[in-house]
Amino acid sequence: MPAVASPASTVSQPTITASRRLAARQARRQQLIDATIESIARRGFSGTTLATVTRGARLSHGVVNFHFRTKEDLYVETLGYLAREHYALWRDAMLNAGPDPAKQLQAILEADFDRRICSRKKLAVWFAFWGQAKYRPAYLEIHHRFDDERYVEIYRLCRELVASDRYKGADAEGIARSIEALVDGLWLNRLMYPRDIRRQTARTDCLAYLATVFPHHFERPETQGCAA
Amino acid sequence: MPAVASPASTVSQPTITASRRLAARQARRQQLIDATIESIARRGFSGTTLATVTRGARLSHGVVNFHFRTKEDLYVETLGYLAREHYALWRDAMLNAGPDPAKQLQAILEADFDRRICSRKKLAVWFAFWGQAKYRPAYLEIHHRFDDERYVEIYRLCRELVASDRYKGADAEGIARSIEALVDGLWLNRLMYPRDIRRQTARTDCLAYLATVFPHHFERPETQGCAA
Amino acid sequence: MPAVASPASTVSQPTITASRRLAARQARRQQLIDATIESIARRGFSGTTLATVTRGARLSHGVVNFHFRTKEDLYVETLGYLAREHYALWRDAMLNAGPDPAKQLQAILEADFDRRICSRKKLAVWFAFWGQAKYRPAYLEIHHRFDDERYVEIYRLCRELVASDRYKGADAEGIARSIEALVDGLWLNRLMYPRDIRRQTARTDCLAYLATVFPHHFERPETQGCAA
Amino acid sequence: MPAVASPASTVSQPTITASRRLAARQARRQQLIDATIESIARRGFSGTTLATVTRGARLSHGVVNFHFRTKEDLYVETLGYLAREHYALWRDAMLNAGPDPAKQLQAILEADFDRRICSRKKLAVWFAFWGQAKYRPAYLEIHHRFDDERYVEIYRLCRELVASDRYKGADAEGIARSIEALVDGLWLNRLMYPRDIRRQTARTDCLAYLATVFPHHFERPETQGCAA
DNA sequence: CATGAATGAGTCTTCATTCAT
DNA sequence: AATGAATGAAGACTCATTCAT
Repeated sequence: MPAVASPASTVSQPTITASRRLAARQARRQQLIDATIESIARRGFSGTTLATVTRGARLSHGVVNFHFRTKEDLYVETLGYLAREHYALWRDAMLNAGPDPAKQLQAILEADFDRRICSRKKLAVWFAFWGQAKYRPAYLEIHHRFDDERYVEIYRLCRELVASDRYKGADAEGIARSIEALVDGLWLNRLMYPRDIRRQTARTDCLAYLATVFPHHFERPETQGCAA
Repeated sequence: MPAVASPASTVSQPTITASRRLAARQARRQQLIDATIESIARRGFSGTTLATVTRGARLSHGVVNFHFRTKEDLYVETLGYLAREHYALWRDAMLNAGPDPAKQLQAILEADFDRRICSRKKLAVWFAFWGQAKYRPAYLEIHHRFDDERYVEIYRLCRELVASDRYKGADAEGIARSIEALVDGLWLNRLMYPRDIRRQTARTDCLAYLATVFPHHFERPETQGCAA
Repeated sequence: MPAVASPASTVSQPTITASRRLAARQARRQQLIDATIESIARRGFSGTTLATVTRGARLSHGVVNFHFRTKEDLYVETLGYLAREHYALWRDAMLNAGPDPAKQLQAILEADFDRRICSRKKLAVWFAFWGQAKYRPAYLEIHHRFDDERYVEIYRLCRELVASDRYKGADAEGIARSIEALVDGLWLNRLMYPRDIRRQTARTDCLAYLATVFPHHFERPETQGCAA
Repeated sequence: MPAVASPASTVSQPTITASRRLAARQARRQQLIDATIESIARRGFSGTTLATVTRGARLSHGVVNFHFRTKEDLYVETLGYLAREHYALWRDAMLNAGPDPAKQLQAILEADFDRRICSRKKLAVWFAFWGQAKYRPAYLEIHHRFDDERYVEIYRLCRELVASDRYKGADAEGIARSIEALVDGLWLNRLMYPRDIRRQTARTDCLAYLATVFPHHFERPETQGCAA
C-alpha cells in the first residue's frame, strides 16, 4: 500500500488515490459492460444471467450488484454505451464530411455499416434490446433519444437535397423514414442471414437506394453480389 | 353424418366422437397459441411464462404440458402459426393479382401492411421471435423456410420487371433484397414508434420505394404524412 | 352387444353377463398388475407412473383409477399377487415332497430359485417393494404375513432335522434364520450381478449351505462355478 | 489469528481465508449429505425431496443446487460417502487383525455388524440405493467398485483357509459368495424385522456360519436367541 | 473493494386424480 | 366400462439479490 510506504505524500495522495480508484472503478464497470455485450451476443437475452456475465469478465459473482444497483441497471448502461458508441461514430463522420449534404448523408450511412457497428455481435445485442424495448421504458427512452437526433439530421440532409430543386415532388420526410427503415432492415437481414448478406452487400444496397432517390447526387455503386 | 342416415350408427359413433375430440383438441391448442401471442405481445418474451399464457387462456397450468410437450414446443408452434398466417396472406394476394408482375408485387407488399399482419401485437411477437432466432435453431429454421420462399417470388417479380427492358442496369437481386429490408425496417419502426409511423404511412413509404425503382410500373403514391 | 342380439335369453342372460363381466373385470385388473410388474422391473419404482403402466397394458389413462381406487391400491395388489405366487409355489412344492423333512426343505428352497420367482424381472420388483416397505405399512403387512408363514415351516423342518439327533448343539432357530437370509442375499446378489451369479449358481450355493449344516441329510452339490 | 502473530501476514491471509472457506464448504456439503441420509432413512427414496433434505439441515432449498449441481449429484455423493465409510471400517479392521486369515475374516465381518454400519438408519439408506441401482448407472458403478474390492479380500481369505488343507473339497469361491449373501440377507432381515433380529443376533448367525464351514478355525458362538 | 456463500421467489415440468362424454 | 381431457399440487432447478468476511 503506497499510503503506508510514503508518509510524506499525505496531502496529495488522497486525491491521486481517489482518482485512481475512480479510474479502476470505471474500468471495472466497462469490463462488466463488455462482458454483458459478449454474453447477450452469444446467448441472447434470455440466456444471459449475471453468472454468465461475471464468468465472462472473470470476476466474482457479487461484483455486479456492487457496481450496478441491479441487473436492469447494468443492462441500461450497456444499451447506453452501445447507443453512445454508434452516435459518436456517425456524428463524427458527419461532422468531418465537409459542407456537402450528400457527402454528409453518405458519411452517416457508411458509419452504419462500419465494422464496429455492423458486426454480428453488436447487431445481435442491438436487436436483443429492441426486442425488449416495448416492455422496458428505460430502453425505449434511450432508443428514442438517440434515434430522434439521428432522424433530425437525416431529415435535414434529405430536405437540403430535395431543396436543390432537382427532385420535384420528392417527399423528404418519407425518404428520411425509408432510409432509416432500410438500414434497420438490412441490419436485421444481416443478423439473420450473415452468410447471404455480407456487410459490403448491405452497404451497397443502401447506397444504391440513395442513388435511386437522389440520382444527381449519388452514383450507383458497383453491383455487389451476395458473395462480395 | 352416417349416424343419422343409418340405424347401424353404433359403428360410426366412435368416429364421430373421435373427430369431435380432435376438433376440441385443435381448438384448445389454438386457444393456447392465441394466448401465447397475446402474452408475448403484452409482456415480451422474458415476461411470458406458462402461467401468464394459461391465465390468459383461463386454463389451468397443467394443460400446456398436456397439449404441448414443452414450453419450447408451444413457442415453435406459435411461430409456425404466425409464419403460416403471413404466408397464406401474401400468397393468396399474389395468386389473385392476375398475371401482371407489378400487380403481383404490389399485392404481396399490401399483404405485409395488412391489418392482420402489421398490427402492433403481431409485430411485437414477430420481433420477439426474431430476437431469439439466433439461439434457437428451431425458430431459425422456420424463419428461413418462409423467408426463402418469399424472396424467391419477390426476386422473380423484380427480374420480370427489370426484364421489361425499361430499367437498364437495374440490379434485380439488390432490389429484391432492399424491398425485404425496407419492409422489415418499416415494421420495426412501426413497432418502436407506433405513433409516428402509422400503418398507412409505412405502406406508402414502401410503395414510394417501388415507384422510385420501377417508375414505369408504379405510380408515386399520395404523400402520406405521419398523421395519416 | 349380445344382450341386444338375443332377446330370448333375458332370464339367464343377466347372470351369465354378470359373471362374464366379472371375469373381464378380473382380466383387466390382472392386465394392469402385470403391466405394473413389467414397468417396475424396467424403470424402477420412481420411474413407474400410471402412464407407464397403462401404456404398457395398452389401455387408456383413466382405467387405473377405475379398477383401483388409487395408485397405492394397485401397488398393494401387485405386491399381494407376487407374494401369493411365491407362496403357492413353495407351499405346493413342500406338500408334494413327501414326509421327509429334508426333502421338504429342499423343495422349498428349489422353489426359491425357480425360473418364475428368481428371474431378474421378479427380483427387481421384489426388492423395489422391500425398499419401500419401511414407509408403507400396507407393504410391510403383506411381507410379514407371508414371511412369517414361511419361517414357521422352515423353522419346523430345521427343528425336525436337528431333532434327528445327529446334529448336537445345533441351533435350529439360527439355522432357519440363516437360510432365509442366505436366500435373500443370493437374490440380491443375483439382481445386482446377474452376469456373475446365475440362477443355478445361487441354487447350488444354497444347497451347499444345507449340506454343510446338515451333512447327514444333504449331499454336497457339484461345485458350480460362476459360468454354470 | 496469524495476522496478529506476524507482520508479514498480509501474504498468508488469502490462503488462510481460502482454506477456511474450503473447510466451511466441505462442512456444508457433509451437512447436506447427513440430512439426505436422515431423510431417506425416515421417508424412503420416494419420500425424500430436496425440501425434506434442506429442511432437515435447516437450510434454504437453494443451497443444494449451490453445493451440488443436481439432486442426483447429491445422491451419488451420499452413496459414495456411505460406501467409503463402510470400506474404511472393514479395511482398517482387516489390516489391524494381524496375519491370521481367520482373524482377518472375522474382523471384516465384525465390521459389517458394527453399530455405525448396521444401524437401521444406515441399512434403510443402503437398501434404498440398492433398490435404485439397476436404473442408475452411477449408483451401480459405486456399488460394483466397492463390492469387488471386498469380494477380492474375502475370497482370498477363504482360499487361504481352504488351503490350510483341513477342508477337503471345500469350494472357496462358493463360500465367499455365500458369506457375502448371508451378510446382505441378514442386513435385509434386520431392516425388515428389527425387533426380531437384533444386531448381535445377526452377528452371531454370521459367525455360526463361519464355524460351520471352517470348524477348525472358528468356534461356534454362544447360541444367541432373538432377544439377545 | 471483493468474494462467494446463502436466500427464496419464480419457472417449468410431472403426475395422480377427477370427470364429462 | 372406457376414454382422454383437464386440474392442480408438488417437485427440481434457476437466478437476482443480499450479506458476512
